[in-house]
Amino acid sequence: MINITLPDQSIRQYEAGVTPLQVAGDISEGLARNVLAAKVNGKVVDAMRPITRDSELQLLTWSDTEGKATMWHSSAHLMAEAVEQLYPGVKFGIGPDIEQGFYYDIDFMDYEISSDDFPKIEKKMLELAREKQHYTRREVSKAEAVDYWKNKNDEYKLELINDLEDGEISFYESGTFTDLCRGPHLPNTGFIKAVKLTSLAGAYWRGDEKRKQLTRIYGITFPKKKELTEYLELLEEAKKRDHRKLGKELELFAFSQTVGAGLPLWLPKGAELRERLEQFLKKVQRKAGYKQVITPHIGNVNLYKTSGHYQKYGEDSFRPITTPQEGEEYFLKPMNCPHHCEIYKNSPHSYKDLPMRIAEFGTVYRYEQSGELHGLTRVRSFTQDDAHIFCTPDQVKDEFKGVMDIIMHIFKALDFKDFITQISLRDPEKPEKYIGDEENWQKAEQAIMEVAKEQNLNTIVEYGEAAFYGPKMDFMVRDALGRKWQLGTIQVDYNLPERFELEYIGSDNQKHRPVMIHRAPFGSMERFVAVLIEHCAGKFPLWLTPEQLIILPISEKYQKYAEKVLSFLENNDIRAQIDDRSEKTGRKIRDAELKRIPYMLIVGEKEEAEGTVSVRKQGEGDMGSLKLEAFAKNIQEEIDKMLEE
RNA sequence: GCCGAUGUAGCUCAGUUGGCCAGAGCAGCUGAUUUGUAAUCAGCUGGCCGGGGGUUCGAAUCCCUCCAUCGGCUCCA
Repeated sequence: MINITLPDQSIRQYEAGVTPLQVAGDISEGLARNVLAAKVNGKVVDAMRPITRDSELQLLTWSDTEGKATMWHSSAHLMAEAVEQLYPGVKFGIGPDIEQGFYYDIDFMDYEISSDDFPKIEKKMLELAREKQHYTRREVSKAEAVDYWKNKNDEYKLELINDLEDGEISFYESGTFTDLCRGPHLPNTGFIKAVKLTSLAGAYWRGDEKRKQLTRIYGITFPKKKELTEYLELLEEAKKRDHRKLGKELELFAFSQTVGAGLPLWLPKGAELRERLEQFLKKVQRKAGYKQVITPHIGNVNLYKTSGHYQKYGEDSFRPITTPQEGEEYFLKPMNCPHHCEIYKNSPHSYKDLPMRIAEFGTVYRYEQSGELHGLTRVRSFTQDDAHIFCTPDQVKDEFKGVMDIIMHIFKALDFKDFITQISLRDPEKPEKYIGDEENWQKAEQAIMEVAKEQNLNTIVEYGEAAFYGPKMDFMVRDALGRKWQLGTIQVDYNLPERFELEYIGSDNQKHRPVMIHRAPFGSMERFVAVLIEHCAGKFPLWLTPEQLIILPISEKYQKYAEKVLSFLENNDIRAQIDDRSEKTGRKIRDAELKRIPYMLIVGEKEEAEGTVSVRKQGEGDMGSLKLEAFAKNIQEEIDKMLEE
């Protein structure tokens, strides 16, 4: 007999070899019907896998992340089975579950395939699902595994097997499909009740663009039809928040084929909003001891040879600009740091001057491959809220902390709560990818880790994600569709000071190398505004929004009073307009609601007589009437509260 | 750059198997209306059907090519 401990700490006794599914059946029949997989001593396994010793058991259902993952992983197999039956002879790469569903990379050989074929595959999948095919696990020897896939002529699976050890190889069979797979899987395909193939894409084998491109089919499945419908509705909702759609609707920015792909045009309202963000940050930075600088948009090729960027990226940049007579080469600046290094070099520095913090809203130009452009989040011309801090090695930690404070302040003012903090360190296996010496790298990496720990931030550490000149800490947020984008960044750099031979005189009257910290709390104005739009669904915080309120006179009889209200508000630094069209009030309200103007002030006979305004809040409706002065005061207080430190 | 999809008025979309001067709603303009918490009415303007090339008596519809956009892959100083 063995003891099975359930999550509520209750203990049940069974014969050795009992399966999680049997335990579930003992608890309730309904539970047994919903068990997708099980966690035994912390490891996710098949619900049919026998338990042989005393164990802690957690039954996994659709409401568990691992339950969903198991469902989707099994769905990948189901799709592969359907595809193999419809397209005999295709070869399979990998087919994992992902955050939302699953995919399978398939070499379709000579078959032509497009998303038009999805309905056919989906139908086949549902057909096979209804057969309630069992997922059967089988341990195989390496020789047997190699044999099987050689027979099938599948070089991809053979390559995967090659990296595995004999004795740790297992097959999963379901229906006519056999896959090299660690598992776990559903008890049978019957759990899959709704199927949607979502997209088709090329994906390089093992992520290597030099290797063959396989066809990746993405899909998602559900245990109930209704859940699929809900998922699709949710997707539709998310699309409504898309910054590309809202940017157009709210007249914030635009693109023109004639100007060029990835070159955003900021429209008046967008420019105003961006300007306000910039002023906000400038003010914070002024308090934190930053000085603003301005540098040109191009730089001599020698600048980038000195910085090292030329050798690393010269070929992948916009082509150089040359002067007509002398043939000198200039590059559009892809970053601001080299220019700022030259500013540092403009005068000698004492340790007493440090840290020196110089900031610039610097517009940079980077050649991004055409397929990578994406709304405002990935563009070829963008403005970084850049600054560089030159300091002594002892000051690194404090400066790093100071930058973190700024970033946290900004996130608070804009109500960003769900962000991910990522620390990017070297790939220890590829030291040739980085410039700079070992000792400096270690120092930098350590400083970042320590500050993150002291700030009590929840961080993830990624090896191999560091910039080539130094380790960094990035702040990422998700867009409406769940894609991750990097916003703020702090990067320690021991390399550029070396390359530019930056110096300061220490208290010992000797020359020393300063440390450089690159930082951009927003990251870029373009990407930040994009993510901000999606986070607030176009309803910007009151302090930031281009039009804070609109005055709606009931008829032109009240135009004069409306103008009086307007000038009063303008005198109180409130951004307002009058809708003086000869439209009905209902129409004016509707238009203002759609433009997401936070407040509507309706003025008519009663308001004029009493010196009040009838207040309507966007999305919330009628708030009753208020004395004009009282309303203005309320607005001011609301804004102050958002910006307090 | 690669794989797949898409591209019709400022915006959202119709345009049947290639066939009469390419349609609608919204926006815009003109006029009427003077309006009380999410769409007042009428008229008008507006399109080289993404660009170029081809097939055809005839192309928005078919083919080629380029460009842009969308979803991925790779990339992201």
